[in-house]
Amino acid sequence: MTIKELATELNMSTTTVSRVLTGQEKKYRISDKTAQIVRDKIDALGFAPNQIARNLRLQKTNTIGLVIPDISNQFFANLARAIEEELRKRGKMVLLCDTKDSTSLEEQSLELLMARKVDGLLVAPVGNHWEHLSKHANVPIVLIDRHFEEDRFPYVSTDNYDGAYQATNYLIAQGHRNIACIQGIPGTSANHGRVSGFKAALKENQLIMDDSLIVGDDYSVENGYTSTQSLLQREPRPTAIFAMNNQIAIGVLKATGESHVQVPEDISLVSFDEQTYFELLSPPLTSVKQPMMEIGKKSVDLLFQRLEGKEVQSCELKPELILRSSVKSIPVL
Amino acid sequence: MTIKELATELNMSTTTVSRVLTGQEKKYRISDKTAQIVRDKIDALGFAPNQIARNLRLQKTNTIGLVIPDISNQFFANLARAIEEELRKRGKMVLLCDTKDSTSLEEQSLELLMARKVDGLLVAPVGNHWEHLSKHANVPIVLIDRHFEEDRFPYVSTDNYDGAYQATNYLIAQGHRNIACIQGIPGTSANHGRVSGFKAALKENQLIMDDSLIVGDDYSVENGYTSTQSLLQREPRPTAIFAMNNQIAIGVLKATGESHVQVPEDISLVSFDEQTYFELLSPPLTSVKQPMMEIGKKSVDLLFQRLEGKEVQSCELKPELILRSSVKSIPVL
DNA sequence: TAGTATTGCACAATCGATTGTGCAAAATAA
DNA sequence: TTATTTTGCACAATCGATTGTGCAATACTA
Repeated sequence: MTIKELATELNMSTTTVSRVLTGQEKKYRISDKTAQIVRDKIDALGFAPNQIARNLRLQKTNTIGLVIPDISNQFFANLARAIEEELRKRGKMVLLCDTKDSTSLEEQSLELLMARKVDGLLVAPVGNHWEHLSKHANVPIVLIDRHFEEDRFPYVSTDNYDGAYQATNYLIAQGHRNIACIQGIPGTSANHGRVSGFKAALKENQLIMDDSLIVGDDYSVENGYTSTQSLLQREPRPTAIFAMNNQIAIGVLKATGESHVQVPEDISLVSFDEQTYFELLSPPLTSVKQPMMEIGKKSVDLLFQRLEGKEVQSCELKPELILRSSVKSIPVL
Repeated sequence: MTIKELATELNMSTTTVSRVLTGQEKKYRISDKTAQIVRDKIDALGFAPNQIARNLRLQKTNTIGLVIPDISNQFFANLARAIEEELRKRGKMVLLCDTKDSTSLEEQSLELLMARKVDGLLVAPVGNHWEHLSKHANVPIVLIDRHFEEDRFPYVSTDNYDGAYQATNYLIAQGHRNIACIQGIPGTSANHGRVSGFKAALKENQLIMDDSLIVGDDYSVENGYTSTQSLLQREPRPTAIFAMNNQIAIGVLKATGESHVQVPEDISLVSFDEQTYFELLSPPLTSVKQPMMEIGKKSVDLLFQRLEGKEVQSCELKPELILRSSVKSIPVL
């Protein structure tokens, strides 16, 4: 069913039908009577205009491209949910692209989305490349979770610095003085923020910063596992480990388990990235919870402001330290 | 940049450009020389045709609607990932709708997707309603995970019967005779299959089927929790619990933990729905793993066959029993 | 060389909506 | 009653691609 057919049935022009359909009846002086006839017919038939044709004509698709590295990762899944909900409320739909942590798939995704004339892009970029993003400067882009030094694009993320700062301070308050940190990918914004927060907390407490206690090089279970193995060899052994994401924390648990090192009795653990199952582990893990729903909402918010042509301010949202039982309180000597 | 502009620059008609662009140069006898000129220009400019206009003209969007109850649920997130990957390989993109387990949001989603002229729909329906699905019979629909008695739509799901059958047989083989089952939503296809498989295994082993050992009424943690509390009161107490999904299993663990009942020493547990963190729990949970990737692929497969106008056969994929340490082997009296 | 076949490309309609503008008919004013 | 304004709606162009058809120019045949 098209507007044209509908108009023929009603003995009207498509113009009139279209104007009622888009609520422009007043503006174009369609009489109430005529408008009502059209509305009745529309309701009776459950008619909905072809969005493709509208999109072409209006040069606008009411569609947003969502580009994320891994939808099966709980963090991004939650984000996607928040974003989809928020966008739907505002009359937009989501074209989803999972880039599988591959920059080339990310580039391809952007091309595809642009050819489909999305109105805007929400991107959680892989790695440190932004050049391919700049190619698509003709639509608003808001970055999620990660950003670039150059600050070319507005972004929304957790305040990683603050999260790490909170967690480290907590460890120190519990009496820990010899704290190791297993980091993610060096050079990425999130990791940099977290490590900086970690260092800052140590410094503020007048603790010596031993750079050799910052180990690891990516966000994998493997990294957590091997890094922990070597940390456990150190003399003196660190009394606590701060894992910079959930995968690393899992690796830590694997390694400690195999070495018969008890958490938290023998070594304490805090993880960045809250996961629902953390409370089910033994011990339940103390962790830094990123405000995923808020990040989702806020990023949509910024995107809409950009769509309206406004300039926007990037924003970092405060994480929350979830206290459980993976940290032992030790007496300060 | 449009085809028209490109054609003007090249001093050709849009027709010619379009035909090269769509690889129809042979069919319409565009000379190799001309075709090459066009291709060179396209590469040089990185030109991509406006998909909206193509969609309108071709009456085809190369877009599939993916409608799922909850993308933050790991099961659906994995599914979404497999589906997105498979569809992308085949040149389609995904419009994502999260229905938040609400039938009305599901209906709305379908309307929105239809207005956008998706080529097909992949739906994991909420509840037992299919009437609103039938309204959209003009595009191919493939159901995922759940289906309806009436079998109006092709579907792909786990062989729930078989999964429950395997798990129950395993429990019996380990010496359990008094096995309780905490079910999900009665009347839904998945739950029905699982409970049937459970019963069948008991029957085949000549065990008495005590219907009061089948308890619970939805897929929530709460249900697992309260159901377990009352099961623990029973005399004699069941030696094993079969939780019909992961949330229920979590509820079981909560209840046993609070009652100081040890798993598996005091009571054994098997869960339907493998989760990555199950191996990290203590004890690591034995569970029935649904072949999510395969379900994703297969559903796309069926959808494509439907798109080609073929009739298709619904299909149930075999799950796998993952053995861990939440089941105790008990001597048969 | 005239006649036919083939090659190479362009014209213009079409997909289904939106919208600036124009033109009768009705309403109001003079 | 005539002139002017207002009301109510339709015509036709437009968005950017695709495609059936037509028509020169060139190649081939007799």
